[in-house]
Amino acid sequence: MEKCIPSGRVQETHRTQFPSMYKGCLILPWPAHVTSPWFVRGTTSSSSMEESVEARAITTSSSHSQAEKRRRERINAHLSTLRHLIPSASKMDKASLLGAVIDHVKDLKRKAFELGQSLIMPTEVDEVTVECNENGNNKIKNKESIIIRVSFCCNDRPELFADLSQALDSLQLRTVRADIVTLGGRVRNVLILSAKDSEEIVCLSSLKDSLKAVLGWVALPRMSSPGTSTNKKQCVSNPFT
Amino acid sequence: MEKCIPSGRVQETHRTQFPSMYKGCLILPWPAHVTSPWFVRGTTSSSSMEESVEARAITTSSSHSQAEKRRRERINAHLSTLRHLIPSASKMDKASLLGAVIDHVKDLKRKAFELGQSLIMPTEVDEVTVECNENGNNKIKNKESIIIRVSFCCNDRPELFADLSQALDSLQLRTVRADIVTLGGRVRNVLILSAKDSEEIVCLSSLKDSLKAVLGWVALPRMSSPGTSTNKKQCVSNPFT
DNA sequence: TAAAACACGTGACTC
DNA sequence: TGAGTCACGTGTTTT
Repeated sequence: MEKCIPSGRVQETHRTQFPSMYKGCLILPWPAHVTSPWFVRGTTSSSSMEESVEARAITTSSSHSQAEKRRRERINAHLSTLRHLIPSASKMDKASLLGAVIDHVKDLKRKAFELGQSLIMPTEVDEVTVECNENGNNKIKNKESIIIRVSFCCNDRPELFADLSQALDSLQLRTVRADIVTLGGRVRNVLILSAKDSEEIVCLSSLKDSLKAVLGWVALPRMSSPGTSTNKKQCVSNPFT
Repeated sequence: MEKCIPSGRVQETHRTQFPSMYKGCLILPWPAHVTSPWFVRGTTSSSSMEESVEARAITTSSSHSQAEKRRRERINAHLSTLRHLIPSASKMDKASLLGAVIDHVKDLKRKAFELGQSLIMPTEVDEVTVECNENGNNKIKNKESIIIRVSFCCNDRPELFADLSQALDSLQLRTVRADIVTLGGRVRNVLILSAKDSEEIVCLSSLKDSLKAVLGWVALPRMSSPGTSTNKKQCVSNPFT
């Protein structure tokens, strides 16, 4: 039975690092890397070598637990930073905090993507697209207005925006937002246009077609129209008149 | 000695949930909430009450460890989601992953703020601001160009952009980006302008002042200048000439 | 009481 | 080897 109760230094040093589960426990286990404990292994000779083995095991275990403690502190510090970074994530448990972080990252990604779509850079390809809110690509601001999203990419030129302004006037379209990016002689323009939902508009698709044609003349004047911007305006078949 | 080797059900059930540290260990500890183990506590009477106490301790411990396991799995699932959400954060340890998440959130927040600034809505307050990259508010695109950020808010009017275009021409400034939002007769315009970093620019602050003055004339024509846009252009003190 | 959340020390594994 | 990370079961505290 005395073999089961190692007393003195060994027990005390071990107890400081063993879980408190062993409080009041008469029988203490020994580290697994020591195949057999010193007090049952051999003779009564408590040689210094065996003591050093034990001491090394103690220091190894201690440094191990300290390293693990540092690791935990590093992770928790980052979690604390995130807790401070995410709005209203204070007093959340770890799992909920991480869930909030995931939602936040997804939300920011979505916003960045939406903004990035309208901030698209000009390319070398001439392009004109017209989308109405019926297409599901644009949100309906209110029930009394038609929102049209226009995007075109073309060569930059001095009269471009004057011509564009005249063309939109001729269609009685109002520019709610304009996003213009120029790069190396090319220009990308994304417009959000609004039109009064008056009864004069018989068919939205005809307005759309007219707008597309006008934008083609403005963006690609040499290819689609030989006239000047003044001529272009006169050529527009305005569905409002 | 046989007291030290509890065999049968107790040992087996415990071994499945005890750390592998106890592999090959002849002596098994027992749960701390049992003040003294059943096999050393009293007489040889293995009463059903004592067994039920032990059984309850076992089930409690088991449910505890299972709950903790579920908690770990919840946290790790979120970490895995984040690992998949953050670009190139695969094969990172937990702490580094959380660090990357922090950087990503900060980066997205900054971008959203920058974009939000340029997407600001028009207000009722007339305003003109001019910032150069020396102020630290704009990034220097390359060493040979000067980037200027301009923001103004004013009443909308038909000739606004024609006047603006002339004014920027007079200062030999090129519009790299334009963000225009109109709302209820008011307009907010954020421009990113570039100027060749030629030796003709003696002082950047004088260009800045000129730009601010010109924008004042364009945005607030009645208050700051009685002339037309043509007059305005002639009034500009062009630092390039 | 009971369940949830957290910190802890440890064994296993990798580089 | 040694230093590092991870999952695990446990003790403690809080709700």
